[in-house]
Amino acid sequence: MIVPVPSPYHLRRTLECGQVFRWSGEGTAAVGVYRGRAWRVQQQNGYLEVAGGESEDDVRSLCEHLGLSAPLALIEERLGADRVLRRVLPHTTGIAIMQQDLWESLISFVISAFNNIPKIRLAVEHLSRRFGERIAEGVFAFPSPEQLATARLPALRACILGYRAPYVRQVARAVADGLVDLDALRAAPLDDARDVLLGLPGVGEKVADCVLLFALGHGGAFPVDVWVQRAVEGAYLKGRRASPRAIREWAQERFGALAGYANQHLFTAARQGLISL
DNA sequence: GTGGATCCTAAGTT
DNA sequence: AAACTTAGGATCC
Repeated sequence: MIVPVPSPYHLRRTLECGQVFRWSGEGTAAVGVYRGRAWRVQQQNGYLEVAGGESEDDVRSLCEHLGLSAPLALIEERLGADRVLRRVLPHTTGIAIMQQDLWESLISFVISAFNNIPKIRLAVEHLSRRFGERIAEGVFAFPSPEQLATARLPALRACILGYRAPYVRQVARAVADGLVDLDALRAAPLDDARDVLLGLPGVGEKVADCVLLFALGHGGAFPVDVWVQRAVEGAYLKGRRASPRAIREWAQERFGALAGYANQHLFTAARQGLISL
């Protein structure tokens, strides 16, 4: 199926900037798993070639997931008013913030704490193979809350979760038992949703902000990891040190509803060495 | 040149 | 506020 892509959307940059863990490049295409379906997607000359899913609704939902409906041209034009982002954008343009499955992103970001991207991807893959439904040859859906709630700790640890295994199971139990209502979370304002997330084991401010931004559609969230912290200190604070919370508050004040987009560009730029840290 | 042992590095939450 | 985990890379026989 052919889907038009608004300029300057950039599929690979969107998938590789650390917001999602179940997509990988395969030649010029990308393959991934979303909502129990396996997908293959390729971008060329202003359109996206999509293979996978079973209905047009599936494809529509995938396009939402990939962040195709974000008004990127407008967003980047506004971000360009900032001197640092104006310099960085030529190298990072086209990154969209994706709309991820809430449950999967919650568990993925619990795993992400004190962890690096390749290992997070591996852990999520292990979890899916061990506890998820098989949806195609060698492809497994992300496991449900119930499937993780009843998992044994040693089996979870074997998915290289390490000390995070109990957190993953406790969060799964809280969701499976209805102690935490994911649908209510979707309807809640940012501050309320944030408080609920912060109450979960293994969820601190950075993880909560990732879930708010990538799964709950709160574009003004600003997750501060070491890269973003160093980028802001280096590019805006003349190298002065500041706490993650101070940086988040500063960024939300400065970038408002576009803080999440500013975050992604700064993160990518820092990792690519475009900002002197 | 090859391969195993051994260190080193990178990532937030409690 | 020290402790947690481990893949992957570097270095050394």
